[in-house]
Amino acid sequence: MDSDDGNCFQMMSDDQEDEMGMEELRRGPWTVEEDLTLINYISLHGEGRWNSLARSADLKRTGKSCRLRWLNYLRPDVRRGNITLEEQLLILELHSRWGNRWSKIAQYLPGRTDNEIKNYWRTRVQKHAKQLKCDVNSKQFKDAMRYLWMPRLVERIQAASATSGATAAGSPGGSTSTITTMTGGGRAFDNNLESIGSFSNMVPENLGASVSSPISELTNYYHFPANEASDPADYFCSGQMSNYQFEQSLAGLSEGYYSNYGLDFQPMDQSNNYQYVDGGETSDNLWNAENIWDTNYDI
DNA sequence: AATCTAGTCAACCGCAGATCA
DNA sequence: CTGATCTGCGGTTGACTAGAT
Repeated sequence: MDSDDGNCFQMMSDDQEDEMGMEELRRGPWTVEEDLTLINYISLHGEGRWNSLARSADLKRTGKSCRLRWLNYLRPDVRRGNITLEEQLLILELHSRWGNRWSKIAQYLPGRTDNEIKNYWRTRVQKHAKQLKCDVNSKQFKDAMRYLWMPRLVERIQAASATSGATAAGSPGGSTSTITTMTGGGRAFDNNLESIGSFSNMVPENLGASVSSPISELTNYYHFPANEASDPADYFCSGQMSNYQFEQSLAGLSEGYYSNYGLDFQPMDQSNNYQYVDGGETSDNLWNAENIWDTNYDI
């Protein structure tokens, strides 16, 4: 970091002045020296009590700033690198359930911080809502996410799993696409998922005892029939599925899987059931977004 | 080569709830 | 009980970078 120290000393907000007094505090990017100071102090004294920690460690930072730096960057179990397909799927799933509860969502993605997930959502997901000209919180967008993007993600996860199937034997859930991306201090994603109690509690009995992870169950659920069009958009649009079948499919999604998992997804209402297949303006906007189905498309 | 634009992400801000004195 | 302080959360900002023009 070559940040100008002069620029890093700024007036604090009332909140910060209350916390730290009127002495000058550093802001902006952390230097290597500051990082080392914080790491060393925490290794000796542990984390918590951030304001007194900042003072005791002689860091001219607010307690908040120290906490944030530690939790989002310096913590040894922070995992860096691209969000994997499985993680993307889990984020979409959990966000549909909990909304912008980033810290809660982050609890289910070991090594990922709420900040990272929030950034992912804002930069990737909201971008595509914008492209589709719909609000990210609209039912239209949520349905597109749930019935189009998530199945697509599952396909890609399964494809990745198939290409490395030999080495995947015995891997929980058969999801192996994370393996190559999880280096450094990263822990095995699937194994972590297995340790998540609340998720295992959600696993319905009728899915059998072989269930190993929520991801594998998600992928199993979203899997489209092999003899149908490989692309879920094609599947719905190709005419191979009648409006009635489509309606039943969506009803099945709402009443089957999600109710089994104790999730509170609402079934689509009658008027919306057909919006993706009736050739209307809305469906054009959604289906014609070709890049969404590009194999390299990463939401 | 210079400039513009969009994407990414670390860091800050304000607020609310929890905890402490 | 009450006010002060601390902690954690979600929203937002701005620096930096890569790609496009």
